[in-house]
Amino acid sequence: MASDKAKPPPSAGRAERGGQRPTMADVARELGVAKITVSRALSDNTTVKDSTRQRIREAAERMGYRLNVSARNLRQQRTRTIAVVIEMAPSHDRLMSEPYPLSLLGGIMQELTAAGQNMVLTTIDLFSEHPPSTDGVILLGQGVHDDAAAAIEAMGLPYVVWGAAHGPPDRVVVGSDNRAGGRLAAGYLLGLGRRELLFLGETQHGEVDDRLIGFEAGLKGGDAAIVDRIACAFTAAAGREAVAHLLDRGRSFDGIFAASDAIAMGAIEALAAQGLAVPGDVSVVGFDDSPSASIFSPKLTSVRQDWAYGGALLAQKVLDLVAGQKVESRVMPVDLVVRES
Amino acid sequence: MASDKAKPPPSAGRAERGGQRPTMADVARELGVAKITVSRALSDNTTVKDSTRQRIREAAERMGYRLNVSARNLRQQRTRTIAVVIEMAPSHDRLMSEPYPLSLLGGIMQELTAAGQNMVLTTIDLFSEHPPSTDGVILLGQGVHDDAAAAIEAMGLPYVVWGAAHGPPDRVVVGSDNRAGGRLAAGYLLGLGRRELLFLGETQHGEVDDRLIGFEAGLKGGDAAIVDRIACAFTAAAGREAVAHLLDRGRSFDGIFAASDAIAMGAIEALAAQGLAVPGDVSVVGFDDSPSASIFSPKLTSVRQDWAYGGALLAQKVLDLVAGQKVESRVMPVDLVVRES
DNA sequence: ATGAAAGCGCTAACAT
DNA sequence: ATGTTAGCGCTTTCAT
Repeated sequence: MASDKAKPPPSAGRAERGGQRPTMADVARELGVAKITVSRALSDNTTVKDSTRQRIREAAERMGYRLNVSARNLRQQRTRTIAVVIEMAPSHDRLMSEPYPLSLLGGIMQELTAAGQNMVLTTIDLFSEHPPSTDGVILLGQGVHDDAAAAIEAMGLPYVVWGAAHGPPDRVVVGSDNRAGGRLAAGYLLGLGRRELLFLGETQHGEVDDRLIGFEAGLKGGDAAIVDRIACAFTAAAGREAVAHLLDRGRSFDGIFAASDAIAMGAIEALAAQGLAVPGDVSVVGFDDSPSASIFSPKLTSVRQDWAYGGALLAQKVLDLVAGQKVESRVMPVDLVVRES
Repeated sequence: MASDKAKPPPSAGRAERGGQRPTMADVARELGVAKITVSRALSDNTTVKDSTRQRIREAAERMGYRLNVSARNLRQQRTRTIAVVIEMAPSHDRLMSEPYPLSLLGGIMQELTAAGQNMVLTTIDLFSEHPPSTDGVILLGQGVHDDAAAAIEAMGLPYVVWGAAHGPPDRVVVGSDNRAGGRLAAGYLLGLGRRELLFLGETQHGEVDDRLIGFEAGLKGGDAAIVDRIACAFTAAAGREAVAHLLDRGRSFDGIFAASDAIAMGAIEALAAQGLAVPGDVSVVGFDDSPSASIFSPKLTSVRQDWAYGGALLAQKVLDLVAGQKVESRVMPVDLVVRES
């Protein structure tokens, strides 16, 4: 016999136990059935007589019954929830816009939703301090020096990472072929006859490092050289500042490979401010093919990666891990979108 | 890399009960204390002797103990989690980009994080079918004809809505002053001497309807008129199509008020395709002051709303509701950002 | 400062 | 087709 310790309700069928929400036990008592029957009736998946299911449904509705998800999660030892951990800057408007675009999140969400999984969006700090109840984790970016990945690893949950495969070999990583992207950028600038090249990006990020490595590899054997590598955040402001600073110091270059479109746009603005034209005087290649790349003037030439598909892969893989299956890392192809810059 | 717990050897003290994760009971047994003492030690908030706390911490760490959040949630009858329900189109790349920008989500997240609350991001369908365990709901957009709000209401959780205050008076709504935005657009176009105006937007959305109402009110008494109102989704493609269609039919107008910047950009592209210049032949006002508004060429004149602050308000209010406090709706001011269009 | 008992609301496992 | 029992892992309440 379960709970019979609550005071009898004042009156209304809805307010069973002193204003609390009714539980399955309340619904069961109301109808004189066992609460397991209520459970079965409300979750379809077992044999309950149709008329019984009908009565129970109706009573639950009338009494305002709602499933207690926490109780179910505890009992079933799973939550149908995946955490997506993002890096979030303190400032409001920088959330996720750099470096990981929305479409990555969109791909994840699409896939999780299709699998009936919920998604809790969180930061590393919050995740560590107030862990939500989740079955697995998708980490977007392993952070500078892998610190984020290490923090997640310590939680002991199945997880996958978006980024570069620079960590332990058994870690599941999904990411674009950033080296190939760098090579594409190099080939493009070489083909235009550019000779003095600039690289803009923070190579402490594994992905950016790979882009530079590929860029250097793609230049090998040609007669062009990288005249400068500037560590630079993923923002237009950082790109603008970096290029303005170089121009002030009299540095000359005729080609730029930027680690993001935002950086590229900032760079172009700084060039324009000094009377330098793109692509007349300098050619610029960005990365990501973000929506603004085709809106900007000049339209940006950029290395495109398939964010949405990447997100879908991340979701699939983490769910496979949760299900106890073996899962492998995956490098996705990129391509070059040639526009005006 | 967290030193010793990545690959737990089967034999190590970690695997208490047949490979399962250890529970508080396991840790307690290991030390010969009561599990409640473990609970207290790990959550600081009660009087536990420092040396005891030390021992327990150490043993928990060594055994790889992790709190079972579902169990805690069930016992405490709260989840420290708020659901954010968005409208998501089936297509990958449309997630949240329209009509609600990321900064709204950013503001929500900022505020929830500061309050130690997790955020589960979901769609109405998923939320209804697989309800996550949450204490409250933030609904972004009440949907056409209030259907989304109705669905959430039925869940019986505290909730707040971003949008227009067109529903029941006791519903808590946070939103921009869309009518004021419409009036600003009207005043701007009137001031430029525009006389034949076009409105682009789907007025089944309460917010868009308010924009049109304000627009009409702002034109009252002037000698300009709205020559057409076109229902139009929140996308550039829809704006382009709408305007192209009108031009094909020989419609003439010299001013456009679009319900979003994306629509405005599409409209301008359609105008340009027919040799019409902005702002030479037609003036255009957008809505949202989205990031691309200042990147687009011509730079878009647009009605700005403070998304981030709106998000923060939504979060505060839903948390207040969860805490049982009385909460009121809020209309936020907008302003006009005059640029080139 | 620590412990024993109880129970949050649900469902798996085993009857009937 | 329905019921009984047990227990998920934790924290509240009331002792000691």
